[in-house]
Amino acid sequence: MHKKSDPTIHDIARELKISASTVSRALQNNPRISLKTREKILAVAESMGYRPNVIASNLRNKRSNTIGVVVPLINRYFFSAVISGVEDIAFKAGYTVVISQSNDLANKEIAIVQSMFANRVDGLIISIAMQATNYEHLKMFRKKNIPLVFFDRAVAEIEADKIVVDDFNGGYRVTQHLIDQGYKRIGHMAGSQNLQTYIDRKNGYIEALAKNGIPHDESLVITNSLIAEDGVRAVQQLMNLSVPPDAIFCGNDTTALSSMIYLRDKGIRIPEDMGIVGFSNEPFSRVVSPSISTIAQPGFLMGQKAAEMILNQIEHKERIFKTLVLPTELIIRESSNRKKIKDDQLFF
Amino acid sequence: MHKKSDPTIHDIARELKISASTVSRALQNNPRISLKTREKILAVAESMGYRPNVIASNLRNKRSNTIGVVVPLINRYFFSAVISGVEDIAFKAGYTVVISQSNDLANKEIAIVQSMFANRVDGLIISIAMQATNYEHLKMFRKKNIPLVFFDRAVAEIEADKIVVDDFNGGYRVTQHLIDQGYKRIGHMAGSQNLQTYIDRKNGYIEALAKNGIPHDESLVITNSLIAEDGVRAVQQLMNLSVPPDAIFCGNDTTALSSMIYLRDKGIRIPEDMGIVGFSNEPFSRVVSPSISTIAQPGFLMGQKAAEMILNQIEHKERIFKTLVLPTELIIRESSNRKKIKDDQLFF
DNA sequence: AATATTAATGCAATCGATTGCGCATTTCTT
DNA sequence: AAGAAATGCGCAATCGATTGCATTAATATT
Repeated sequence: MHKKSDPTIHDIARELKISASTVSRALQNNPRISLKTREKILAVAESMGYRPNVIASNLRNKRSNTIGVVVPLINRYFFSAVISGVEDIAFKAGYTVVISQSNDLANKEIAIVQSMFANRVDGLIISIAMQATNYEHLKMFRKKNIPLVFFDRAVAEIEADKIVVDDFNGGYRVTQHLIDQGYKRIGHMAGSQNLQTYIDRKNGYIEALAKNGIPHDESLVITNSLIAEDGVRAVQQLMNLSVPPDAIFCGNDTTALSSMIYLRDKGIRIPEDMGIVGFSNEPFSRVVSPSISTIAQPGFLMGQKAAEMILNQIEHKERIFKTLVLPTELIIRESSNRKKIKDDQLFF
Repeated sequence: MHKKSDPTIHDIARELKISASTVSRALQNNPRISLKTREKILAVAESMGYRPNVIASNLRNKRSNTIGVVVPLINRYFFSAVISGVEDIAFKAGYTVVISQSNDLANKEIAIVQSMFANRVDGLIISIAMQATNYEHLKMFRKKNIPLVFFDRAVAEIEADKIVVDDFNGGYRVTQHLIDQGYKRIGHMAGSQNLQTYIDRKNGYIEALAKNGIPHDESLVITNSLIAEDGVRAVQQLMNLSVPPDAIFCGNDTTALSSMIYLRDKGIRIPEDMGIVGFSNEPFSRVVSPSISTIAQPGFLMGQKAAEMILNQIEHKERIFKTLVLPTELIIRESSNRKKIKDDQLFF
């Protein structure tokens, strides 16, 4: 009763009148310790309720067995799916995952990254959240050779593993699909052209038009921040054109939805009068009415791959940086399916 | 260039020909160190690119500055909102948050909790995920007096801070609302009666009926697991009654939605012929058509409160366990609003 | 039996920061 | 001016686990 604190290897050693070194080695199944001794040690450890002190071990080993993950917002489907994937792989490999959100704030991101650095994470998985121009806080990781993996949004000027989705192809296929559905005049709502992601989606759109011999009309492309209100404003602007579009490839599902609601209120039928396609496959896109055609981004898989990449760097000291481009999937739903080609089943 | 590893307080001490103790104290703004010395130390620390080694500090201080959070599934709106709230408060207080998901698996939960224990988390915030009968892994925390906070789903037999929502009141208000809307025969789709949460929702429903002098008809209550398919089966069963209900209080939004889709396909109008209310305010409930009336559970707030409670235990050694019941909010939307009393604005 | 091998274990330093105690120097008191 | 009090700083132990090297015990070799 007088020993209130946790037993350590020294307590076990004292109990058995052996040295702490032996206990430590036995606990690690070091072959230098005889089976007999090891078994005695394990028995005593068990009976004393011994739990290794991970912190002490980490200090000595100069590693934390921890992977840091930084996302703009935990509470958003895509990101929580990625986190879920990272956690899945990391946990199986015996790592702890620490997660933090930048709230899209440059200052918070810096604070988080520094804190993770101070906590000696063994690697960092991050999705850059803002249009910050300064990446010094991330360069620290490169300088110290601490494994770094970017996902979804990478910093071009920093060498590291990167994992992104094939936005170009996504944009291309959305556009081709709309053309296949017989839409003739296809508009595009693009996101910030500071981000490669949105540049690629737009380029995919342009390429598909070109391949089909459709002239590219810049007045049909509107660039904004892709929040719900932007969708409404953009669709209003498009409908005011002398020749409005008969389909819109929206940069994300949020604007697809807000556009749809606006158009519905104006008595425009979807998909008959106007085709709509979003991007990201947010959960709601499947259950709204009409359901929204979209591009699925494999968030969970992306998280798993990011974890695998970082573990590879950590454990095999891999020093060749790769960029992994994950395929996207076109999901055809009601909002663009006026030929009723195929239906995404709702399993209700 | 020859000193490859990070500088420590000893390196700073050597540089200034003073002791490491002084450096350590200066870095903590200990008043025993003169301003002049401190400034010199800070300057050198800065120039050497010194970063405190949190692990060493944690070892010495016998704490990790870390809070563990265990949820059934990260990738689900309510839980990610809670995590977001925890992270918000914890980060501001200088704590690191480590998150893990049990995937609703008893064994994984045990493994996670033990791992967090070994990692010496300063406190654990957890939502029990399964019908496990064994809570030994959590009792460890109590035995060692490590702060523990349950949220959403608590273990009755373990003394700890708990934070839940007022499910009874939620159920009551949903039912009262349906009555106010003129619905006469109100059914209820209940979740597993092993969980207090669902017991309370059902009791709220029963109480409201009683208060309004409406007899409680057991055939109108169906208990299931509240997944989408259950919603369809339950609504089929209810519609087959000799006198079917004209409104259903569904145990969650998922079943509310699947019921609605089924009813729509059968040509039943909502809310005119049938009123539907869900529970939880999942993001989709606002954007489906008709939008779903529901009860909002303050996930983010719950996370914040949970973090505050655990910080209070950690920092003030608070030893009186509280149970905090958060209020819920009834959100009236289209699916139950046949009197058009008020509309939940969609800010599109 | 004496020496060479091999196996099993212990010693002591180390990881980096923290802190009780004590010494030395400066400032205050009267 | 001489002792008292305050100020500033350093010594060395500590947190618990790990590991290179040394040492002892056991077994093999000739």
